[in-house]
Amino acid sequence: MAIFSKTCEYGIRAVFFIAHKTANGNRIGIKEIANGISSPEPFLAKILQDLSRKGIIQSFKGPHGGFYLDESSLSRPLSDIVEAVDGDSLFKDCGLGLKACSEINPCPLHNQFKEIRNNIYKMLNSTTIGAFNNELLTGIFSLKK
Amino acid sequence: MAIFSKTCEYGIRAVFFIAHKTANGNRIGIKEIANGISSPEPFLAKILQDLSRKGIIQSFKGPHGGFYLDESSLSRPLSDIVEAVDGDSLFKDCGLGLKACSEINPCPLHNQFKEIRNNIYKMLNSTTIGAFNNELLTGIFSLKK
DNA sequence: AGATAAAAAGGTATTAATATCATTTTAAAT
DNA sequence: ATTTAAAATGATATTAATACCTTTTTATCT
Ligand code: FES
Ligand code: FES
Repeated sequence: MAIFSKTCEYGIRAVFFIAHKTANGNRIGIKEIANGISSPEPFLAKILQDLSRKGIIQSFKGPHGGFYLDESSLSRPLSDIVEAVDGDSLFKDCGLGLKACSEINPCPLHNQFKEIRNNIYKMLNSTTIGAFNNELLTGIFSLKK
Repeated sequence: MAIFSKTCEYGIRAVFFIAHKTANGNRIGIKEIANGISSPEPFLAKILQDLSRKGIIQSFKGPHGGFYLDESSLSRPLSDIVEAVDGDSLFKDCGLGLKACSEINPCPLHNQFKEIRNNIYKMLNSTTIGAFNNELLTGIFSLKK
């Protein structure tokens, strides 16, 4: 099992891609995004639609339309995307699947999982969507394949 | 998304349960295990069958048969269960779903994920199946609901 | 040997995740 | 106004995860 769902993986990669491609105020179409992050286009369309409805990204219909990010979207933490797509179970649920994770009825790995979950959350919450725009432009980081 | 698949969650909980219930040399039946960890019995049967085939747990057919753990099984790390059930993708794969995680073609979160994956692996690899037998007997930890 | 109790094996059912397709709405350009 | 380019919507298809059921094999006990 991966940490995130496919939906979430594509979502994060797409948002990074949109961020660095529209930093200049342009918009970008679904085809170019799907191609840029090696994702199935119709599936990605659904994902971006959903992120747009939830206000994580912005979109504009019609000719010269496309997806983009406004200032406040660029400074959102990645944890917002994850919560919007996969929910908060990664940050809150018991790692061994107990109905509720709590100090009252803890599983044997409760303390260990608590720390791991916190690390994941801290990392995602302290990283913004726009954080890698420069590195993506210079090609240090990849979103493809 | 949870960290582990349901299969893996049930598997780990079941193995903990078997460990502390058979520390005295007894065997334990599928019904009692399923009940002890609140899992669907036929599904758990499949999982334990698989773990038994892979040598993670031991089983014995016929009357007074059941599942149990030998000495060497008790000292196995949890990472062995996870690898047997969910594979090693949690420890190796790119968090953003790139085909290969590598220093050559890293995703923007490569270094962050590397650390998180290492933490998870270290935790699972340094915890043995038998580690919580005492706490489970005294009821400090729970495997149910 | 026959009856019984247990896991193993194999097959089926259901549900959720992933992926695709066809149609509609929106806005711009002519 | 008409055409066109784009996302939004709604419907469908495929695949994988989860759950369940039936039959078979194995070992024990009488
Ligand atoms: S109870 Fe399992 S992680 Fe808290
Ligand atoms: S390339 Fe993404 S985690 Fe290494």
